[in-house]
Amino acid sequence: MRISKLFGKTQREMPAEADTISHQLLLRAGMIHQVAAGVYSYLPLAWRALKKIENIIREEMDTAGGQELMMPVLQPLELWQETGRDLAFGKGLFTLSDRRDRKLALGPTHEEVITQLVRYNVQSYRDLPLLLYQIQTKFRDEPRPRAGLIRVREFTMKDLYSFDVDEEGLNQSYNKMLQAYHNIYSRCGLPALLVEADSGAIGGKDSHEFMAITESGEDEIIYCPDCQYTANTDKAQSIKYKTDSEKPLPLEEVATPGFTTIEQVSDFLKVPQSHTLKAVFYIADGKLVFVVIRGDIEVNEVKLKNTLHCIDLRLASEVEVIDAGIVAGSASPIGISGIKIVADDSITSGANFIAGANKPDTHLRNVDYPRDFKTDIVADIAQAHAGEGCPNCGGKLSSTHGIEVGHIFKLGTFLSEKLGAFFIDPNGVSHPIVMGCYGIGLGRLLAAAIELNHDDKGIIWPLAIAPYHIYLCPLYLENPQVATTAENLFADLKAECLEVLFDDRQESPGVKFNDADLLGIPIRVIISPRTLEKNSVEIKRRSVKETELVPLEEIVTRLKELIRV
RNA sequence: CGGGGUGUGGCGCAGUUGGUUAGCGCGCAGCGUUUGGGACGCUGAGGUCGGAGGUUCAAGUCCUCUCACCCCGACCA
Repeated sequence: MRISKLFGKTQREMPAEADTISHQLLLRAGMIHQVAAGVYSYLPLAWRALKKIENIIREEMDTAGGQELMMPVLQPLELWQETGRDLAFGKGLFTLSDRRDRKLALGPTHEEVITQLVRYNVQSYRDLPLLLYQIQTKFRDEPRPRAGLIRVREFTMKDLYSFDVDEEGLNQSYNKMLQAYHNIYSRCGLPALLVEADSGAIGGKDSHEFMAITESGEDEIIYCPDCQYTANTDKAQSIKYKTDSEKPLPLEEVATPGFTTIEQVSDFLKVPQSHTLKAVFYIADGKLVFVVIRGDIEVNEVKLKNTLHCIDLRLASEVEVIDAGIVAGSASPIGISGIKIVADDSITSGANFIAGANKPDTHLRNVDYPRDFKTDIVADIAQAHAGEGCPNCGGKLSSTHGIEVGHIFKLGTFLSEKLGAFFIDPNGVSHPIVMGCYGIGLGRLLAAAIELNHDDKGIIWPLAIAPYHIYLCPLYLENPQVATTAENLFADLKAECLEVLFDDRQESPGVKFNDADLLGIPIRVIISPRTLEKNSVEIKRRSVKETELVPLEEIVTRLKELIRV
């Protein structure tokens, strides 16, 4: 490709809209263009890179035994209502009506459609296992699209769905995908960390995410440097600091005039926060929930949501709390009735806590669970933090950030049961098909690759996903010898089927070098009067500082070597 | 949805207490001089100042409404 003909221009100045590195570089390199919030056009260079990623993914899916198919974006909303996931996705689901006023959804994912498809094509255990996948545009009306290609509303996603006869089969499929995913990231030049994850609106049991580790990532990851434990903070557990075991004392009231927060009360009573009980109020699917947790620990809303099995969860407003007859600031689980009480398991150890008294300006001393109050549910609903104990080995947890570049789920049978996808086992008994699903966002993977592979000059494409391999860069093109050599070399390289971007512009060396760095093509080939004096050209790899001078007659061989590795 | 911010040629920005023909840099087109890390000169094209309404002799500038985009949070994966 000749740069003079290439659609897309580089920009010298930093785009004002972008403050994530991959977003800035993609815009400056003229590779993407924003159409609306979270909606982008891919220009030829970005599209080539995306297709490379797509092909790597396709090869790995095929190798793992996947069969590619294609399903529609446009899906009847009814299908989503059948599984109840229209509610789980909520406003994230793009919906529309056709001319007959039938409700449709733009698919945010395709479990419903494929389960229905499989239902019509699978009757027997002999038809299983199945690994089916598609690479498709999906739509999610994200509350807040951001960071360029990292969080968008329309995106290309590879989704593979596995169908097995039992858990054992699911585990095998899952492991095949784990391996395939590792291969994909490694081939894309993108180190990705496997972390335990929450399954969110997709639902299901076990779930793992693949994270590209970078401080600019929007997910927080808790990990243990001493063992393999790694989890998204949504899911992460930790060993909670244990309070000393004390002999329970009798309850007594204590005046706390004007003190309502845990911090104020613990300061005033000179008691550590870990000796207090905090009350937090949520509205879960419209109903007030009373959450009790130790004062020094925060509620993890994802865990709470999973514990409650609810779809919608938010903090209750002060008005809602007061309307329920609760004394805000001195709320107590003691003597409360008619409200669901959920406790973090942190309250089950220790004794003699400070808690609210359900009377203004008053708290209670020496509260003891379960002596003084009852709960409906006790579970781990605490936010884990770096510095706390690893649940696996007791080591000290650390944290970092990452971009979620893949997510895999053991779905189980809830979708197949709801949509009637059953099979007959060898004994003639009917069972729901056991499912899994495995997704990768291609555009996000591309952006993450840039986040992890760049310098202050521009992108440094990993060879496998670079839009082109070679940046052929003649200097002083008005010099006939340079021009002829460059044209001949371009023709030779094309004849060898090498992927070459030919900077045939009559620009100054500075402009060409800077564009070459910005575009990040892995191998730069310079032809100039200076190199031609030695009957050579200069090769410089984008990822290293050194250059090498290569005689003209060896250049093709040398480039092929560099591209093979 | 809550908070903050920005909308002025393709891009980045300036535009005072309202005052004539809306500027600058980059980029773009033409000509000439240059040339190993974003060269220089000359000439030129390119603008509904996000939109609507209002105040005023006069609005990019003031008022009201509205739209879009960005950031933080909520939410979502």
